[in-house]
Amino acid sequence: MARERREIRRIESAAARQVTFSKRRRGLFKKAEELAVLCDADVALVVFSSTGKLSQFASSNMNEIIDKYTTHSKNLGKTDKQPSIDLNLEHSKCSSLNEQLAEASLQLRQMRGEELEGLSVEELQQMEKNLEAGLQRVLCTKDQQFMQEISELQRKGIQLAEENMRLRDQMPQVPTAGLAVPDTENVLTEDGQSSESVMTALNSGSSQDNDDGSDISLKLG
Amino acid sequence: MARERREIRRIESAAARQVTFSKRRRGLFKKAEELAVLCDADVALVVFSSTGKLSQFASSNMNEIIDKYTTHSKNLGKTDKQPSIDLNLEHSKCSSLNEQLAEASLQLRQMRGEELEGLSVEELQQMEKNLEAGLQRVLCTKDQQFMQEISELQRKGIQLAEENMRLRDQMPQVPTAGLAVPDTENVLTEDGQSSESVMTALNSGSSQDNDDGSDISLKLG
DNA sequence: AGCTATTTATAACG
DNA sequence: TCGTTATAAATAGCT
Repeated sequence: MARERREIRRIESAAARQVTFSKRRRGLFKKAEELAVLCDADVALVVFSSTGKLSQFASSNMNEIIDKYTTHSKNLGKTDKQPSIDLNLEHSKCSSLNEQLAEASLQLRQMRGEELEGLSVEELQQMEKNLEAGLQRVLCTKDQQFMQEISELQRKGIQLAEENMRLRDQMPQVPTAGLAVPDTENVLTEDGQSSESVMTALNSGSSQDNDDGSDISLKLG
Repeated sequence: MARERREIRRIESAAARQVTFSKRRRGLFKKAEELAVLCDADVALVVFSSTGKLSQFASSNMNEIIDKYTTHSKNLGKTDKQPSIDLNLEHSKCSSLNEQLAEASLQLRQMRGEELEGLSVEELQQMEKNLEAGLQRVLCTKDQQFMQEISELQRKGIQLAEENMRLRDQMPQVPTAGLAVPDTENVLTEDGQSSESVMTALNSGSSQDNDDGSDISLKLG
C-alpha cells in the first residue's frame, strides 16, 4: 500500500525486513485495538520478531484471554485430561526446539569447518560461497600477495632463462683455452654485476635475504 | 477510512457492530498473516466477538506460540500460578532451549554477514577469526597448490641459475676482442626485450597453459 | 453481500 | 528510528 505494491513474501534484506516489521507491527496493533474498542471484542495478539523479541497486545488481560482460548479449544477438541495435553504440548515443543537447536548447532560447527564429512558437493559449495563472501577482503589481499610473489619469480626465471640463452649464443664463439684470458675478464665483470642486480631485486621483493634468492616465505591460515 | 471518519468508540448498534466486526476482523487477520510472512515473524491472534464467538490465527502452531509467550512472560518476572512442577521444569527446559536457539540463529545470521550492526570491534574481530578458521581447510588446499606452483618455479629458477653459473665458468675461455662491441648491443637489446617477454609470459601463465606446463590460475575478488 | 468515496496504512526514500 | 509522500489497501455508509 505504498509507492509500489509489494508481494507478500519473506523480505530477504534483514534491514528492510526490520523496518517493515516495525511499521506493520504498529499498524497491526492499532487495528487490533480498534477492533476491540469498536466491536467490544476481546482481542489478544502475540508477535515474536524473527530475532525472537516479543510484542503483545491484549484488550483485557492476556492470561485470561489465553485461558479462555485454551478452554474453548479444549472443548471443541478432545476431551482429554488437561495435564497430559499440556505435557504433550511441552514435549512436542521441546523436541521441536531440540531439533532446531541441533540443526543450528550443526550448521555453526560446519561453518567452523567441523563435521563436513556428510555434506554433499552442493552443500559444500554453498558453504564455501557463504564463507568466502564474508572473508572476501582478506582473501583478496592475500591473493594479490601471492600474485606478486609468483610474477616476481616468473620474471626472475625468465630473466635467467634469457641470460642463459644469451650466454649460450656466445658459447659457439668460444674458441679454446689460451686465448680467452684477457677478454673474459671484461665479460665476467659485466655478467657478475648483472646477475647480482637480479638477486638484489628478488631479495628486496621477498621478505628476507637468502643465499640464492630462491627462498620465499608463505604464511598459511 | 471511508465515506466518513468514524470515531474509535464502541459501536452502539448491535447490527452495525456485527458488520464492522466482520469486516475489520478479516482485515486484521490478513494483516497479521502478512506481517508473519513478510517479516518472518511468529504471530498469534485470538479474537472473541462480543457474542463470545472465537476466531484465531497463528502463523505456526498456536499452542507453541502461547507456550513461548508464557515462557517469555515468566522469564520477565511474573510469578506464575497453577502449572505443576513438571510443567515448570518443562518450561524452564524449553526456555533454555529457546535462548540457545535464538543465540545460535543470531550467530548463523551474523556469520552470513547479516545483523552485524550492533557488534563491537572485538566481536567483529572474533567473527573474522572464526570465519577464517572455518575457511582454513579450503584455503589450505588452495595454498598448497600455490606452494607447489611456487616451489616448481623456484626449482626451475635454481636450475637456470646453476646453468648460468656453469656457463659462466666456461666463459673465461672466451677470447673475443672485436666481438665485444656488438655483444654489448646485443645485451642491451635483449634486456629491453626481456622485460617485455616477462610480462607476456606472466599474462599467458595466469590463465592458460604455458611452455613449461607450470600453469596456475589465480582468481581475485 | 457489493459498491465507491474516503480515510488509512505503508513502501520507498531521505 | 523518524519524517515525507505517492500509492495501495481498508473500510464506512449505502444499497
